[in-house]
Amino acid sequence: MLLIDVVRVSEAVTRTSARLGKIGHLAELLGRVGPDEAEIAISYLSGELPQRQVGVGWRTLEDIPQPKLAATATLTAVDELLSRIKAVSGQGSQAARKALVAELFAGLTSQEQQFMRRLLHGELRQGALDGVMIEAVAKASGAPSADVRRALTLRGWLPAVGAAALGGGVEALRGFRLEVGRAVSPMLAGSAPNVAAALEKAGTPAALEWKLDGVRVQAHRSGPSTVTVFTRTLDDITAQVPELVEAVLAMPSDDLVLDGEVIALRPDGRPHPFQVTASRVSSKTGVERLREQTPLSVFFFDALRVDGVDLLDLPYSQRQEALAGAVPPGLLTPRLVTGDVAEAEKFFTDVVRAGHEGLVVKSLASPYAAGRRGAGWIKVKPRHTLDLVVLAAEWGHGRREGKLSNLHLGARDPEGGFVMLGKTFKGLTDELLAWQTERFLELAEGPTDGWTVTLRPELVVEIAFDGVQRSPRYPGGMALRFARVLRYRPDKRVEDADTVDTVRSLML
DNA sequence: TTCCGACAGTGGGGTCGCAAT
DNA sequence: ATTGCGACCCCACTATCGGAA
Repeated sequence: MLLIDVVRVSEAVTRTSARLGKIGHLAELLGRVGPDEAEIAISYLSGELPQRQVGVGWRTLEDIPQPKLAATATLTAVDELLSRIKAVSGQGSQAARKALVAELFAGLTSQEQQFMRRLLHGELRQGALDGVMIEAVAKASGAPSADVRRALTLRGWLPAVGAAALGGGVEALRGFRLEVGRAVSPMLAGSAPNVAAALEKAGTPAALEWKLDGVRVQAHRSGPSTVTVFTRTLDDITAQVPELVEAVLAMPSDDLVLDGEVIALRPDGRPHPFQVTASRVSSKTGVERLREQTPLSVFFFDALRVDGVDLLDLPYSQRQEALAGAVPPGLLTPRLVTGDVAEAEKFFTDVVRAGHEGLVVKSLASPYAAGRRGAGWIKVKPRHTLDLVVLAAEWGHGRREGKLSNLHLGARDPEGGFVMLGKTFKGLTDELLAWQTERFLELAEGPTDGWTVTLRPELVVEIAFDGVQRSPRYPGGMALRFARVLRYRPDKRVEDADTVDTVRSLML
């Protein structure tokens, strides 16, 4: 199959707003792709590369050759070239990589170049990713989408699942099994504004678990000496977390798949800032030395397999029993089962006081299902707010093209002026975007690089955020975590905005 | 007919590893 | 030694579609 066939379908999907229409276009193509190219087609049309990452980003794509006039590139040829690019990126010079990227793009028409550029950026923007592709695979193969979804949970990679479905239908999908050592797609959580709302969603009684601000881990043990650890995106981090490996090897069962969180704790048991945990987990060199300074702890909250028995389809309450039987009590995430709102709220207050992020409220009945945020797990975190001043704004992309979107936020400096604390684009409705674009252009003043519009600091905006973290980037040495707009405060003057001193006091 | 669950899009701060400067 | 890039940790929120109620 030619790349241009895939590109044309992608363009049709982009033009179609109805989801069923998108699914129709995708399924039509899946119906005519050969078995040897099915994985590539599914991968491209769900916005990812079979190679996952190839070491090519926006900078590398700034300078690419003139396009060809005739579309002759096959999927197989393009895929093969991308694999070579990845191989060179793994161990080789920039020049060699650049030459291969040039070779790839020189073989494409301008239409194909545009598609490949977006695909490499990870910004296909056709309104269809895994969720829509699952339905398309179901439609093209005749298998129920629940079977596609189920196989994806177990296999963790949709192109392989899709290719199997196209070749062998529902029987092939049901052949997928949990395999120790191969990552399972993790179950994700939705969110609720408070404990009472979360309980209502989950149904009572529900389990409340401490939400630790660390890194999600899936630990697989097969046999007496083999442990593999995966992240949420299914990357293998076994070598970076020896403490976890040792903890799992010390367990009596040698056939396990566990879900949990690693976190760096201080000697007094309170958590380090997230940055410390993230640094430890992503450091590959000097791990033995680092673990002495900053040891990692692990807390498990789910079991997908214990002693060779798959547990994914069991209700959460039964998986908990299996977990408690397999894992030492000290490695279990603190939890409370209750239907009482007051008791739940006290538990929430306790966990926040202990320095942790909040709670995850879980339905006792829900099976382990990948993706599907909000199905059975709901997170609750406390929310801070500040009144800050808009210092500048940046033009948006995609559906925000032509709108001033991303705000630069500043706190008032009592000495005079403002200190920037970060940016946000979250929480804005279309109406607010339109309003602020107009208003900002009135306030525009001073230098602009064509991208960022500097404003007279006159507008106060109420910002919600999760916490203040140390920042190597911003002048005050601090930045807001997960900042989002709640509302503008036309009733407040700039002199009423919060000061850097207030923000600094929140960092402790 | 209205409601609501699921999805995609739009970007945020921080850190590491690696190659080039 | 420093800088820039790519990848990946953590992530919140709104608009939209289409099935459920």
